[in-house]
Amino acid sequence: MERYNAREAEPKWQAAWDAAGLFVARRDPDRPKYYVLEMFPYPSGRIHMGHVRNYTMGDLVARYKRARGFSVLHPMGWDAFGLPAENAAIERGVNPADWTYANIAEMRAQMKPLGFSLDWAREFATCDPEYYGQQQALFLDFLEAGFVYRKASVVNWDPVDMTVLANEQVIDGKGWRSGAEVERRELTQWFFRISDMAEELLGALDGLEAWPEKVRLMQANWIGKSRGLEFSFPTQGAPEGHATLQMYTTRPDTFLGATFAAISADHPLAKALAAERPDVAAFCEECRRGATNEEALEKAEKIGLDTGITVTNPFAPETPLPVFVANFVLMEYGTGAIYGCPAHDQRDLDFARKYGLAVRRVFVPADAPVDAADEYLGQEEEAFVPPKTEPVRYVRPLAGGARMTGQEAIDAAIAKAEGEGVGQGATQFRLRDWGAGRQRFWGAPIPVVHCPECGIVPEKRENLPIKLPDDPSFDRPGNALDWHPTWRHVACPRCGADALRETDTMDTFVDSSWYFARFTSPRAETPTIAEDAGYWMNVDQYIGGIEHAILHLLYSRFFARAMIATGHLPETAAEPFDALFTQGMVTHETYSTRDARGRDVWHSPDEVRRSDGGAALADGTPVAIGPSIKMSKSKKNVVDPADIVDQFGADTARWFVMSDSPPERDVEWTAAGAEAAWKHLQRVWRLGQEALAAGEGVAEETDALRRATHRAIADVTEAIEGFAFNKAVAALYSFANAATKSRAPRAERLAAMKVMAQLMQPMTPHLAEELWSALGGAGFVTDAPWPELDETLLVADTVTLPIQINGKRRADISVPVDADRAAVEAAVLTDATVQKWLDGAAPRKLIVVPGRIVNVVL
RNA sequence: GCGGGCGUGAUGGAACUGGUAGACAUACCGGACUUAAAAUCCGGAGGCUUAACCGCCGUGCGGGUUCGAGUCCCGCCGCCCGCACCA
Repeated sequence: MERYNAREAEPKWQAAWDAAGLFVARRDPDRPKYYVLEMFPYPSGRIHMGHVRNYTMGDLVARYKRARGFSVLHPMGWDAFGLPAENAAIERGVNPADWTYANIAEMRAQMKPLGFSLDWAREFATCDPEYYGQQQALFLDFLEAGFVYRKASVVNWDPVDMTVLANEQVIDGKGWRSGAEVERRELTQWFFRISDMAEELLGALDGLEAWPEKVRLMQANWIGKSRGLEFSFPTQGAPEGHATLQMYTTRPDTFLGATFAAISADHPLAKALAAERPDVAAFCEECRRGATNEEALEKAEKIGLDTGITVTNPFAPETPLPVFVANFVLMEYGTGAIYGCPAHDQRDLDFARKYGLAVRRVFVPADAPVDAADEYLGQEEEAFVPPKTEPVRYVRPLAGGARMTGQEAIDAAIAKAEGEGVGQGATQFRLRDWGAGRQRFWGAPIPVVHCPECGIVPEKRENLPIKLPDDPSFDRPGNALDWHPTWRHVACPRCGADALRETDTMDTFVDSSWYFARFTSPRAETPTIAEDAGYWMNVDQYIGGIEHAILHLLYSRFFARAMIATGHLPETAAEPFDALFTQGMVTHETYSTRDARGRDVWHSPDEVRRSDGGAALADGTPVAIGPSIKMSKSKKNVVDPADIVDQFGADTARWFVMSDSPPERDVEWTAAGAEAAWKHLQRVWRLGQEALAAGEGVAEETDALRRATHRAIADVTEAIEGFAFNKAVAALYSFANAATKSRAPRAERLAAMKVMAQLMQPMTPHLAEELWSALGGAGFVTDAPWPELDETLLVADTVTLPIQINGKRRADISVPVDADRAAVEAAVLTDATVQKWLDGAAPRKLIVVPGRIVNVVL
């Protein structure tokens, strides 16, 4: 019997599908449409197993939906702008465009042999001028509609390389290339007004029922709506223009526990003080050292400088509060000024103890002894942060009674502050505006011109795309667009005077915030075409990594709304992704040895021979086996999909990444697992051959094989619909086991194997096609409708009920499926094991859950 | 630090809405076939105890709710992801 030869079959079927145009997406008014999209890749140069897993899932869905009669759009493109290309340019002197397009060609060549049912005619890269030119048009529309503006904001600045650093490029507060201490520096930048949409973006999350709950929760927390009090306290000793200090708090019920105030180093008052006082200036400088990311700020030691200024709390005027400049207050949130309530906030408590400030209690736990209500907290005690929903005992309420929930106390405090004209209830969002510009070469140029006469002038539409120059030079630090001899020098589009082009390029998140819309009409002369966007949008199923749960998805939701407002998308596309699935990573064991200095040296899986108890290099050196973690170059625990395709074929890789682990969880790649997948595919092929060679067979086995077939149809269908591809694989294993045992007549076995080909088609399309054709199936199995389920073949006559005695399973009985409660009870009571346990007594209770379980309580 | 998630045999995992824990697979053990090996086919198996049945224990740890908890509640522990200029 001939083996299944993937190396021959796979390219053959790929060519045949291509020639038949099976995957070309067409608007078809007679069929429901289905748009399945996987997050498009960054063209790093090689595809990895994570890509294979992601695109196999999408392909499985696309193929299944086609079989179900949908007109399917399943496109692919490249998220092609970004830092790595620029780094390659700096390190190796290559042109970012050449580097990127070479990578794309390489990755496309690795992707095609996997047999994904993609409409390659729609392919584009975000660095194609045809794409980013349309993005520039969108930018101009957004500018006109007021979605874009400029303001000053803080960046990580490398003083040696004279460049802005990404957070990723800041290692322990130092620039990754220069090693210089990073500064925070203020630049005027482009922003998208996403915070204006905070309420809408938050509220609409409720409608996203086919999104993972955790993603919705993460987005909601990111948007961070809070209700609080905005108020101002009069100051003493502050410079002119700062007679009051504006503050915001989410816990106004702790007003009377305030013992200090703190402002950000970027606060106008801090800046005014710094101008006069060297100590304040020096301290503000110190606060600006280190990275800008929230994690570093939160983890950094809390430091402050007493300015000598005080503010008066109108509800406790007898003790003015000292005002500190502090490194943990963010200018971006609230008003950049807070008051500290050390008794009820651990961070404030640490700060108060460090600087010898009073710690005044406002409330105690509801069940605390009365003497715990001392005014001051003991040195050993931790801050008491109560839940908002449970009542606590207020020993120093601003308003309201002694026993309130936090929320009641907050509401009472806001009412009182408003009544006395001290402050105003206010809603705040944590969400900040989206910094849209980057001081980098390899991105879409922002299409505006700075004119000395007219100021900021949008480019003329007919000049789009504003292309990047193809001769950049990276021999000096900073943005290559700034140093280009001619590129930025243009005439003002409005007055014609000598003017300068904007050299900031767009954040790469902009590129990925609308590519899904562009796929509906990728060659159009406008960003979208109403007919196409109207037909294909929304994305019915979006699949990608959890790491994009917040930013990419939130920005895309914003963009969709802005595109509706500027006429580029239909009203119905405000939420562009109907369903979202976040898949887990592909992991692998790590292998390491130690060098002479005791440092780890990592080894790739193909350098290592794995045996029962351990692993060793080819020369016999033993290798330490580390935990299975995400495949990464630095740990060398990478398996190249191309090698797997060479060795076993695409179907083996596809089958393996769909098996075992649930799609949302990590899957561990193992050589043994890959081999097992390959063996199973061979077995399925063999089953087909055996069915073809089968003789008359045993007629009595017909029913059992039919039942197994329809059980498989039911289970695989349900598993695919529920995104439980590992269970679909398990159901197909079971079906193969049943088919192996079956001695049914030839015609029955052939029919069963045809269903096998249909059910396997979404996962292993090449094998399925080869099998289908060998069995004499008509046309392509890829083009065949999904098998029909006969539900009558799923029902059994009898059911086995487990019997528990006091909640522990002791026996089981077999009863007819339609047995009523009395019949079940009678059967239970006559069961030998039950009688043994009852020992002549009657049960205290008999719980019968029809069709599921019986519990006898003694 | 803040936000989110996960934890089940040797291993990946299954278990519908609180109802037989361990489906399916890997690795392992035994058998058939073979001069032999590979491949293939058949069978076994959570742990302890036992000749076998029986029994006891068992879903990260400690409590709780329930006739019944992997699943629900409270408190811990460990690991992973995100934190706004990586994509």
